[in-house]
Order: sequence, then structure tokens, then C-alpha cells
Amino acid sequence: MEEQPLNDALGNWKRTHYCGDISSADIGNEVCLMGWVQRRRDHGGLIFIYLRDREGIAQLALDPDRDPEAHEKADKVRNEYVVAVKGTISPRPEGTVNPKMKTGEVEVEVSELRILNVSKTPPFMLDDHVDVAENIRLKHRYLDLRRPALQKNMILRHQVTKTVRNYLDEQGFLEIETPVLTKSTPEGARDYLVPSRVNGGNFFALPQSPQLFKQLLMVSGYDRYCQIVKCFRDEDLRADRQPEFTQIDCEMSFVDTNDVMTIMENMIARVFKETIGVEVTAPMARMTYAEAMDRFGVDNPDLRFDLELTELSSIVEGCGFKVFADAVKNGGMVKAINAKGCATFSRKDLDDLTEFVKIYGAKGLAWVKMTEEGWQSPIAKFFTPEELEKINQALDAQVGDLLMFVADSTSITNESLGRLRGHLGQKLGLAKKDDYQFVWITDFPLLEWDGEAKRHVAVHHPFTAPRDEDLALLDTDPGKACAKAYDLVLNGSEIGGGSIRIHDQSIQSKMFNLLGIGDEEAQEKFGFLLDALEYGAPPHGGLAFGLDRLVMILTGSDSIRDVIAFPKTQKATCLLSGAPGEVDDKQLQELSIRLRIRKKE
RNA sequence: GGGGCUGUAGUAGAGUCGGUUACAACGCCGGCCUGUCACGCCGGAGGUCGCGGGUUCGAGUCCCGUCAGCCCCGCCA
Repeated sequence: MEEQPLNDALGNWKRTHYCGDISSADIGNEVCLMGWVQRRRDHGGLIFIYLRDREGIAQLALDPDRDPEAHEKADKVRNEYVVAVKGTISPRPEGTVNPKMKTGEVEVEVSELRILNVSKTPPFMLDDHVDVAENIRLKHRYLDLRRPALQKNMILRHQVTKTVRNYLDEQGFLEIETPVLTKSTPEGARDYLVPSRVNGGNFFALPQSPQLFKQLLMVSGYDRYCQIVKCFRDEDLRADRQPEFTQIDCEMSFVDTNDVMTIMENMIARVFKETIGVEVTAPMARMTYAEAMDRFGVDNPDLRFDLELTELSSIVEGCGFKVFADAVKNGGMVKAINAKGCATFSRKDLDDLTEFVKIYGAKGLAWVKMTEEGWQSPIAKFFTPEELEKINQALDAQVGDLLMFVADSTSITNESLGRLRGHLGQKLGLAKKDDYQFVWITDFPLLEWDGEAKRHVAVHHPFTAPRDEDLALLDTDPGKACAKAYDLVLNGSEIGGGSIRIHDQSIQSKMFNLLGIGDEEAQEKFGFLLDALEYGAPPHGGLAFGLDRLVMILTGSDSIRDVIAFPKTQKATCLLSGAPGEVDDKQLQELSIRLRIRKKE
């Protein structure tokens, strides 16, 4: 099917303005604009065209009496055609100014129009107000990315990285690239592997982070390193998690925890100021891990609202309600939240909340509605008046409040109630999008016990230094040692984290032993780091921010996919390119690889 | 590996108790319209109801399976 070629040559036309940049200041000037047709409104005579580029939209006016030739050409124009126009900026006639538009005071009286390229009718309207299923958007991502909302996100993302680079440069950081084809490391996430053709049977791993290399750069004396870098983890996806993601990765020498936190919080404050104009006060709040778990049940508390957790173990110990008493007796705990004024929740609401805590392993959710007559609750009968009074007092329970309790192991109680707290904050509208509450979480445990593997695993990673005062604990009670680790949490989201590293080879060896990694294995996996530590490694530490999550919050996006140009689906595929895909037998042969599953027909 | 939600013209939706030819909107095509701005008016085209099987005289609708997208648990140092 042959189409009449409609395209005009660009010729020697030079664009003078972005569409979104024309204003009253340009009135009377000759301009040349180029962009995409957002919409054409044909009034029989007069034709209006919305011309769009990345900076915004300009209204073109084509009058048949003034320029019959351009008007005739405009008749052929359709949505998403690529058009260039020359014309005069003129004020819109009295009463036709559009205050909703940035360029709404003016329009372009077109004298000449060139159709640079035609377009098929796109599969969906490129308006921000049109909802389109995400799989359709991802398949035609190049069109989706043409929508103003997504362009705004990408531009803001650029502003973030630009601000970060400027700041880090001023602070003496050097951006140094590290390998993408590197070595698989145990611990941590599943690696993405790349087969080596030259070394048949061997594999590279894509980096989960440049961790070891940035430490080596400190040993090499670069003093301050940074990199905005892709990292890869072959784990399942979430709304805020992609298998390839970007970190703002930093490391510096001759510093301790407070030095790192200070430099980094100032960077974040600057980013907020320069990208969305929000003043963030530094220094930011700090809270130990222990306090966060006690008050909020999680290590990434959302501080935009209260709803804090209260532990009632000592009150309900030995009480008549077996569920509570047993939880305490078995080494667990009982905690509660007081949702002020929520006694109006329906039975269904409460059932839903119960289902919610069950996701995190809680066996149930006990609740109490505070009424004029006291407790209205299925569990009221199990408690003595004294116990009721003590619980009311501990929770500051008033008429109209809703009390919710979980009794379980310490970890399940904390996590389920902590998540319930976050859930309620959203549900009750307490978490405002334009409220930014930062908090550093510090003094994480160094190790945690993995019951399945019957060994300690690093809470942060195996190169994290213990607190100086806890060094002796490594020999006596390693589970009690705290780490020089810190996470920056914003509105319940961990946006960055890091630690001071071990620069002493003997302590590093001790860590590996505690983690059940033998000398031989350690030498094989991390030998190069252990060796490097023996050649004058300076004290050093750093951290990495998740750029995607940060931009997600700055743009108010609900999904990480809205701030990544070409994201993957939840099954880690790319609907645009079709990746991952099969490869030729010849390619496999070169890589010394034989498949154990048959290719699809 | 597991739980949940969704899938109907290009797009996003409605579709009753299983019953005639699957609706109206936006978009698209044609016509009209000289100040609109999510322009308006008239007309038209456009459907493998995700896919496969089953129940039934009859399935978009009920059942089973499967695929895809999304949210979550596990996982993510």
C-alpha cells in the first residue's frame, strides 16, 4: 500500500524556540518552532494546532485569509505528525487567553508550515489525562515517553544527577568507573551471569554494587570516589524494585560515620532544593535501630505521622488471656497501636486489617473499640479491671479510639504491627505526599542469626565495621555487636544506606570466620580485597543512594517504572525489545553452553 | 515457590438470572463549522469478549486449565 509522500525537507530552517518557551515577551517576533502535533482543531476556516515538544505546548493559529498555503497544509496534519512552522508570536485576542496553559497568552500566527514526518495513529492518546494499561504503554514505550508527564519525570531525574555531580565535585569526589563484567560474589542477592567465550565454562557476574572496587579505590588513595552506576540483582520485582537499577555510589577515606552522614545529608538537601524547591533542614533526624524497632516496629519508619507502637508485655504477662500471656512466656511480646478516633471502623474494616497483619505472619489482630461503656471487644472478658486500666493508660485510650494488638514472636509482632501502622497512615490520609520526613537509622546489629543456614549472616554486608566499643563482642557475643552502618529513610522508604568499612585485615578475617566463610573460601572469593587491606588501607566508608527510589519520591510517582526510561515488567522482561530472548545455537556453541530446556517452538 | 486483583472495538469502560444482531464514550475515517483550547454538530467504519478445554439446546457471563499485566509474601548483603 503506497502512501503519497507528504514529508517536506527540513531545509535550512533553524528552530528559534522550544514550544513551551514562547511568551508575551516574544510578541511581534518571527519564530520557528518544531515539534509534534498534540491536537488539531479545525473550525472550517480557522485551524488551531497544539504543537508539543519536551518543554511544553504552543498554540498555532492558521488563518485561510492570511496564509492560504499554510492553512491548506495544516488540513492534512494529524496527531503526532512532526511539524515545523515559521510565524509571528501574537497576543491572543481579548477573552481567548488560556490561563491553564504556560504559553496561554500568546499564539503563533503561522506563515509557513512544513510536515517533516507523518505518523500512524498512535495506539493510545498521548494525553496525560488518558489512562492506559501499563503493558500497552511499555510495548510502545517510545510513545509513552513522549507524554508530558513522563518527560517531566525524566527531566527531573536528569536534574537530580546533575545536582549530585556538581555537589560531589565541589566536595572533592572523583567519578571513577568500575567494571560491569566482574566476579560473582557469595552473600547477598542472586547474580546475573554472563558467560565468557574466551574462557569457556567461566562466567562473569554483573555487579550487585561496586562495593569491592570502591574500597580498592580507597586503598589506591583516591580519597573520595563517586559514581552514578547501574547495579544488577536477579531477584523478584516490586513497585519500587527493578533488577537493574541505579545507585549514587560514594566512598571516602579518613572518615567516621558522622562525617559520611553530614556530607550526604547536605547533598540530599541540595537535591531537594534545586529540583523541587523544597527546603530540607540539615542535620537530619537520627534514631538508633533499637529505637526504631521499639517505637515503629520497622527499620524504615515513616515519620509523617504518629500511631506509634506501645509494648504491653509487662502488663499482660500472666494475664487471663492466654494468647497474650503465652506470647510473653514464650519469649515473644505484645504490642499495640492506638488509632485515635477510629472506633467507627466497621467489622469489615477490622477483618481487612486482620488479613493485613496475617500477611506478615501474625496469627490474628485483637482489637478494642473504646466506648462510653469502656471496652467493646471480643477479648474484654479476659482482663481484670486493673489490667484494663493499665492498658488504657499505657495507650492513652480515650472514648472513640481503636486499639489494635498483636501478640507473637518479637520479629512477627514488630513487623506486622509496624506494617499495619504504615498501612493505616496511608488509609487515614496521614501520609502527605509533599511532606518530607528524613531520618537516619544508625547502630544496626552487625550480624543476624540465620536459623536455616545455622550461621550468622551480615545484616549490611561482610565488609561493615563493628562499632569500636563492640570489637571485643566479636569473640564473646557476636550477635550483640552493633555496626557502623546507617540508612537514610524518607517517608518510610529506605533511600540510601552505607557503613564504615573494615580496613584492618585481621578484623576482616574474623568477620568471615563469624559468617562461616573459611579462610580458603574467603581467599578465593575476596582474596583481592583481603590482599589489598594488607597494603596500607586507610580507614574508609561510604554509602549508596537508590536513585530510582529518590526520583520516585521527588516526582510523587507510585511506581519505579515511571522514573525509568525503559523499565522491565514484574517478570523481568522488556515488552518493548522482547528481552530476554532465545539465541542461535551457534552463539551457545561459542560460549560452550548447552541448554537443559528445549527452546520454544 | 505462594496469595490477591485485572483481561470485552485502537484506548479505557458497561454488559442484569446463561437467552434476539455485544453497548455508549474517547480516538479513527468522511462531511459541516472563522476564536477554539479535552472545540462543536452530522454520518460512518471498527469485535478471535486474552488463549484452550468443559458444562449447556445456548457461554462475554458458569466450571477447569493456561498466558499476560499489576499489587503483595518469600527473596532483595
